[in-house]
Amino acid sequence: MPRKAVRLADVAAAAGVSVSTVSKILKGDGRASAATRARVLETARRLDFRPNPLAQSFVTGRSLVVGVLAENAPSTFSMPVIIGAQSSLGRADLAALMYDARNDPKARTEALRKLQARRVDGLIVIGEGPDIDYPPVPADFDVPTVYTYTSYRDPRVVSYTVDNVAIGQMAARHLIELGRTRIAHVAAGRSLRSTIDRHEGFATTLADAGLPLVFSGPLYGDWKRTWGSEAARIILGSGTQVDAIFAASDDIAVGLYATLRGGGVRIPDDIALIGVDNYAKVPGRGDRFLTTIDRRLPQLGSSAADHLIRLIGGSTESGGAFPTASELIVGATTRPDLVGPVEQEIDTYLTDAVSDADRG
Amino acid sequence: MPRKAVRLADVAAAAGVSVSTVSKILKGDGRASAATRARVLETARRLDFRPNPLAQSFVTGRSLVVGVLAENAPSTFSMPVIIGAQSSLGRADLAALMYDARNDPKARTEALRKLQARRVDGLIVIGEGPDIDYPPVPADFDVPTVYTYTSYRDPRVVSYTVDNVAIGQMAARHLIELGRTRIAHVAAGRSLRSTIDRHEGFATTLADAGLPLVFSGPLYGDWKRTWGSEAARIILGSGTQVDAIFAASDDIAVGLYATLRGGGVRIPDDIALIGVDNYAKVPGRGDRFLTTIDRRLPQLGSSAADHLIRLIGGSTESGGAFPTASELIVGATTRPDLVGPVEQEIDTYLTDAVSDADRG
DNA sequence: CTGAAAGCGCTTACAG
DNA sequence: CTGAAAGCGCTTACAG
Repeated sequence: MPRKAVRLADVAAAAGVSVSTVSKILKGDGRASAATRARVLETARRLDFRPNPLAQSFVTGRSLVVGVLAENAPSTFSMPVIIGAQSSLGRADLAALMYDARNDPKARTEALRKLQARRVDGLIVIGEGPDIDYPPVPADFDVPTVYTYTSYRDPRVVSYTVDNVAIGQMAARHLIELGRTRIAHVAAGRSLRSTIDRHEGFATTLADAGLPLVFSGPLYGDWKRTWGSEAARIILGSGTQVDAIFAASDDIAVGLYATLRGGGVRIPDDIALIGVDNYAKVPGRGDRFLTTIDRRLPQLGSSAADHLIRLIGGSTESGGAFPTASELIVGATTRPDLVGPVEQEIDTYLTDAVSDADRG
Repeated sequence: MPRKAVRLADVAAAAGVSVSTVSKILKGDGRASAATRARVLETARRLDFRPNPLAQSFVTGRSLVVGVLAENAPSTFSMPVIIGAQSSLGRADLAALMYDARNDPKARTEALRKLQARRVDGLIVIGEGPDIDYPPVPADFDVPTVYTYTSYRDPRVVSYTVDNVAIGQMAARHLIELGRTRIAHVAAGRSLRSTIDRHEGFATTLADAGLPLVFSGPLYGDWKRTWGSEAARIILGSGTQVDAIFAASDDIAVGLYATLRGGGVRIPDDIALIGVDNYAKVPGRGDRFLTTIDRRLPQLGSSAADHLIRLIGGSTESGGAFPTASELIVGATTRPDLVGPVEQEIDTYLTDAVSDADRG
């Protein structure tokens, strides 16, 4: 590699033309004779010219940096969203300046001030899912902004979120397709947005299939494995016949699994189980033994980033003109669900797995 | 916020001095009368002047962007390292331009070319742990570089890695302190660097305590839960008395747990178990029920980034002058282990947990 | 079709 | 102690 960076002026001198001519030709500006164009292009290639992005940013005002404002960066579910977003940004040669608000309003404000001063070209706000609220970015932060993994459903903002209604639907469809008819829903907190949405999709799909919801409603608890165990005892103790359970998390599903098995229930022969999170996904490890729904959080983040990249690119897309989710996600079961300029993605797929061979 | 950004020239005009005087005063350059200094500072504050970083980067040549070259960004163990690094970078107002090599040599080369062209101020290379090798960045990539979570032990590069010897020591000490005397090691692959290092620390600590290693060596397998189950059957079938097991991963530990329990063994009463990974760390979920060693991967990444930040800052530290690990990590059990300019961190802590209340 | 020139907003010798 | 001036490497009207 050349010790000293070659500049536009070097190319111009070598090609025997002016700097402005080289500049125009290199950025594809039409008006140039074929001969000049060829010579300049050839010279630039020969000298391995790479325009200095620092100079370009300075003159164009585009920093090639995007702000990433995370509410809680190191959390298990934020990380994949951030990594997904950043992978997309890298593909577009955009750097990410990340600040972690750590649920601190002052840190959030300070981060926005810094991002503004830094002249970021855009902003991605990454929340902590649909169940945790906090104020949106002030309107006077006048930079293209996309929210993801937040609780926002405001049609005035672009927001990519997990489609929890669809998760409920997928879970129901899966269990129905297995031929189950006595299906229960072991949910997390009763008032959580995610619980409400998932149950809406779940209950509607069951109703459409003419199936009852066992216990005529979800069993409400929390996200933990211990709640799964408790729910199993409730189900076993109720004497109610159940042949399938939709669990709100894989942890709950594991608790259900252990306690039901302890109670003599065969999984999935007697009771089929489906969870959410696809939590054990270390390659070559985990050897998943329960069916689960993956929220595809990296894809969520990358979809949000791709959208922002289009906005930065001067795209004027808005409202219903947004690309549908099925255009954004490859190789996944998707369902576009467009509400005004808010885009919800299903961002989920079923991971079917074998039943546990461990008869310990 | 002002519609139009205020420039150095605006401050100069308002304060009645020259642009160069403002520039010098604002960056703390000494020679200035107290009166001028006060007036300029006050004016800058009043106008809320923020220097245009695009202009600054252009003239100084410092891009305020750091390259992040990840070997496999979305993998479970890479993500926390990347997020940790990026949090540190953000604290230093440095953006991260991340490329994901996806184990593709050509992608790696291309990423380096782009980072070079982008004039990044530094580079962080994030690997896939000590067990996977690939070539280092070519020497002609003349930018401060720090490696982390890679297999490098080359004293010519700065490399932050998990200290697996220390992990073995911690596991042994923990089990010894519990009063256990018949201690086994259920390891992953025999030839893995991590296995070898952990066993070195483990066996040495046992020997120092005058304790034998049951089976006179590790039981070798893989990282999976199923291997844990198989190992449990081996242990139970051997008739050998065992009262504690060091498992190479939490997945293995879970397999051991399930199968030992199935065999009538009480955990931890009869056999104490310790794993590695602290895998179930979703806040409020997981309700961890096994003792584990956390590798503190976010701290690993942030330590690497902090080191790079110092290098970029023009620090001339090198060789033994590097700060020790205990200076870098707060609130953790650390052990500085300095080998030339290579710095290894222990980056681990014990998470003691209650035994499982789930008697399912 | 091509080039001279201004300008982006700073920093940094250099002169006074 | 302070300021005039050059310069960083591009882009972009504008003129020819």
